[in-house]
Amino acid sequence: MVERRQAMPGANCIECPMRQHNEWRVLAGAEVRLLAQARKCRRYRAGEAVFTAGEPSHGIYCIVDGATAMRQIDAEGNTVLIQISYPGDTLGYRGLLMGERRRFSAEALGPSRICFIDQQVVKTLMERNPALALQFLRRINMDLDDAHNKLVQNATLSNRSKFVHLLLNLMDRHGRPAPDGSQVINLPISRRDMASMIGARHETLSRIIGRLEEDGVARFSGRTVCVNRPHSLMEEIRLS
Amino acid sequence: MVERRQAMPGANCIECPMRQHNEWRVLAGAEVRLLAQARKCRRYRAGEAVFTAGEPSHGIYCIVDGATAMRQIDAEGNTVLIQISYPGDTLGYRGLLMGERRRFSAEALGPSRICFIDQQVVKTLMERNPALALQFLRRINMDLDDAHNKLVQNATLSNRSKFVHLLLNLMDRHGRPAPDGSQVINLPISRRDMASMIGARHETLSRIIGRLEEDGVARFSGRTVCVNRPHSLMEEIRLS
DNA sequence: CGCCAGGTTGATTTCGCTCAAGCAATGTGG
DNA sequence: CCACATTGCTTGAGCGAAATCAACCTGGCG
Repeated sequence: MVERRQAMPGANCIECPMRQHNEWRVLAGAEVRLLAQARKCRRYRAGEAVFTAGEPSHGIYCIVDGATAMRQIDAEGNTVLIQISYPGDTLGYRGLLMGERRRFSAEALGPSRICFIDQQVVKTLMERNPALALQFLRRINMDLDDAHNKLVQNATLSNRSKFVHLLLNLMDRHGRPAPDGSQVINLPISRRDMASMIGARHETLSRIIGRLEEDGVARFSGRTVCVNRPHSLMEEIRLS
Repeated sequence: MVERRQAMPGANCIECPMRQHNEWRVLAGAEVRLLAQARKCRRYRAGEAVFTAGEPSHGIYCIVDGATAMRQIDAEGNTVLIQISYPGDTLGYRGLLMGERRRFSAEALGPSRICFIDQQVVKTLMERNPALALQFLRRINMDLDDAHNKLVQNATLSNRSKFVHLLLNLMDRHGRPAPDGSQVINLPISRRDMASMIGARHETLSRIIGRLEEDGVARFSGRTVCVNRPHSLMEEIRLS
């Protein structure tokens, strides 16, 4: 059997299936080749740090496989999970564009493969192709939208509603439909982290989960959730 | 006496004292002249809308005099005040850069003069001077930082702490030092709006204010606040 | 004058935090 | 293999903070 170079993710950018869905999609052939040869791909163990708050920004990261969490630690040591990123997402573009130090920490949520692209390479690419800068601008803009939406949510919704929102978001990414119409979710993060995402204590989240089970909307067991009637969750949001 | 054109704010951009402090500072002579002749300045009455959520973006605004509030209204009709902008600040650059509809509403907080710059002019300027786009990128980046910081605040601080933070911010802009070392603030917004900014009901804010007065930190009367010991406010934040 | 928006105040209930104990799964060193 | 600590999660009791509902006050303003 002839061995052929497959479009194995992470092998190189040219055949990377994620590239069409992220900022790199505006790059032309030669530019992609430059990117492909400059990028360094490595594996991360679950929980391993990709970068940490305060350190200088040397470049940006591009997730090939797995997932990462961005978190910030405030003065009192509370750690707040800001967002989860998935294959195709780029990380750390903010520090890069502004020449600042890292504002957050990022860590692998499970075994992951993540490429690193040096600052200089990105700068070169952006000079050759101005559309790339615009892509990152668009990206930051979307992040800002997300943040503003969360601000409004925090101001108006109850903890339960916020958690239901979070659960629906996680369902989008991690849910598999079961034959009976329910959804099975494999949670990528701990309950503490979920609690921090909705701005509540973990004990409170535990009780919220208890109430959701009482109401028969979902069953929780470790990191697997079974949402019996996904529709009723959406209902709940609509009228809250 | 010879009448001479003074550097009256709003008369034209070339002599506008704010220009050195906002995104336009990277423009060169000819570019500023283009900006100056293209911009349209008009007065707004207190409470008048500059633009409203959902309408298409035709250009950006630049505050000459006065102040504006950006607010978002969610599904249930709750209105949340996102941020206050001051002379020199630009408004509506997000919709412009992304070609989207307005996500928020903006309104004048008091009698204001605000310039309008058409989409086409901004685009022309950004093509002639790429540094301008970078300025807006920097600006969005700062906004994102603010939003993230607020998110962390919301997750960890009490309503009282959040209000003290807000009060200190307002003091920076609207405070005048009194001879006895206290600060007198002329609040630009209603208590309802302040309540929405910290994610609390207006009754709750009323009570918080009551407690602050009991504690002797400040005296509130209508829209004027007298902060007796500004230092003790900062203390309160540090240890909360 | 009545009306109204913005603000205060009170009574009551709900919600969420704190502190504390207990439990299950996992790892570790002897 | 067991004793032991550790980590993540759950549960309960008590308490304080904040939401809700409602009354009332106040200063414009037609």
